[in-house]
Amino acid sequence: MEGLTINEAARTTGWSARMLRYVEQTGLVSPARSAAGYRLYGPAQLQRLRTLKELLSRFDVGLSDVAFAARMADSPDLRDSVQAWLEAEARRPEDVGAEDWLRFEQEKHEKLLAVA
Amino acid sequence: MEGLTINEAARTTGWSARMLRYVEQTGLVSPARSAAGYRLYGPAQLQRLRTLKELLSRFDVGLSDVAFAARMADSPDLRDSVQAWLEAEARRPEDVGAEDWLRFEQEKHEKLLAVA
DNA sequence: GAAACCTTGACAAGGTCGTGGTAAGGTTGA
DNA sequence: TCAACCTTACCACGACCTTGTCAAGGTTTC
Repeated sequence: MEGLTINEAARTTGWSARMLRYVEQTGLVSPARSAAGYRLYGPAQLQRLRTLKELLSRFDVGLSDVAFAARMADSPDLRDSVQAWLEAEARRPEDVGAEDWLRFEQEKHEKLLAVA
Repeated sequence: MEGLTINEAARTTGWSARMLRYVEQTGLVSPARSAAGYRLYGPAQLQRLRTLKELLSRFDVGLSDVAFAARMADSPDLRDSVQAWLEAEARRPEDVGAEDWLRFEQEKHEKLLAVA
């Protein structure tokens, strides 16, 4: 069997076996499977699990946050929409005048939603 | 009083007054305040509330997801770390050989965490 | 001054997140 | 074959998310 089984992987990564299954369920780290269905973690996965763990604790974010970031990363549609909404915040209405601002917002909005 | 009060804003945006207070609490849309402390929503905020509403329902994301995106947007440290973790997933170990891959991962990891 | 609004704070309740268990059953290896 | 492992499927629990409602009290406006 190529790779570590779930409890071995748990020991070397600091996650519990339970959480390894949960992490897989979120889609963030999915190990290969043996013929009988056993999870098999390779070196790359183990490293990803370790770095993931540090990422979470260093910034105090949740798995769901990283999962959302992943979702944005492979859905340009979602990523662009969120980014556009966020960027609109940066501009101040004073900079452009309320009317222009509103028109700008509305047009961008329509453009983005028109993709659907 | 310049701007709409909370129930007026609720009517024209489709949010409930309760949710408008909650949205403010997440930091995503913060209206100005009158001398007496009344929330006053201007045209820009009203538009942001409308687009936010559509963003959430179109992609079925939560306020907390957008709040996390906002957090990433103004913390380059967090954004880079998440992005780096996510990008590592794209590369396949096969492309570089397991050993190089592992070394690459570890170095990137150290580099990113060294910032702290 | 009274009706109609606003404020914050609390209680409530169903949903998801993060995590641990336990049970019933299949796999592996000496 | 038998111990030690693995699987999925559940129950449980506290914490947080999203919403609503209600109470106690200040503001605005006629």
